[in-house]
Amino acid sequence: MLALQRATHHTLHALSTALADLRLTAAETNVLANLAAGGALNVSQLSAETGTKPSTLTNVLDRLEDRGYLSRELDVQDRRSFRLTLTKQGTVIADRIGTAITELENRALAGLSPNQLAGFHAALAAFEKAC
Amino acid sequence: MLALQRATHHTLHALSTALADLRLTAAETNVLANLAAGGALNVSQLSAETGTKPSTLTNVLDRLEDRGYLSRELDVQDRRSFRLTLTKQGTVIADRIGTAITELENRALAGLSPNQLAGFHAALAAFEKAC
DNA sequence: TATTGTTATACTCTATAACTATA
DNA sequence: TATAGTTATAGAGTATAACAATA
Repeated sequence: MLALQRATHHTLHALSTALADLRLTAAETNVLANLAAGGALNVSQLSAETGTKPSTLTNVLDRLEDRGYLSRELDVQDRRSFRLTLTKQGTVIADRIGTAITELENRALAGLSPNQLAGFHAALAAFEKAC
Repeated sequence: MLALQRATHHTLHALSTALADLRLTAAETNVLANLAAGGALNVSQLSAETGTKPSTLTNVLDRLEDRGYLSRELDVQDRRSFRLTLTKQGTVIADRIGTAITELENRALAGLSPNQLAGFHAALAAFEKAC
């Protein structure tokens, strides 16, 4: 578990360095990456994906909305909630994030066998399931 | 990488729940766990282990010292730095943390084969090396 | 001169409780 | 009544730059 935390810390630093010109915090980057990967989520779903409380997300979403990267669109099915959708500009940024993540992953994991990778994914899934 | 972050979030929540009565933050827990695992480190070494800056650690170490869990002992070899050593009380707490971590790991990873576990460790090491 | 660690500062992350609007 | 999300609040995490003490 300590190694897991350490690896996460390191990847966040590396990602932040690779994307320094975007001037995004780790939480902002994480939100954009999750929206790019998961489509138009609402706040609850994003909260579950990122492991943070809705109230924590409010400020992050405010900043991303102010910068024109996403919009809160009232969900016509349930008018208590919003669909969080990336703007054109936000999609461009999110794509850069996705590319940077993929490059980091490829570079870091290049030397591993398919078997080792499968074990890695299985362990992550096991932690998510058990915790 | 998103899954890695998510797994870390989940494990931190689970650990915090298991140790709720200790009233420690994640950073405090992490410091105690690293000192228990690594012996008497100095601030620079702890900074490297935890992935945080020395200035970030100052407040965490202050709180842990105030609570009687660790002491800063002047390093006679290099009087600019401290050896961070757990007190008796701190060792007891750190042992509980270590036990809780081991239990969580055992529970989460119980279903995995030695091969899968090996792949997991290899991937973590690869991320630390590349990032 | 360089390094270790702290202090001062500013901003972000985080959660809880209270609240509004909707279901 | 219950749920989605925000607001208000308070505390903790985070880094940078300036600093003191030591190497």
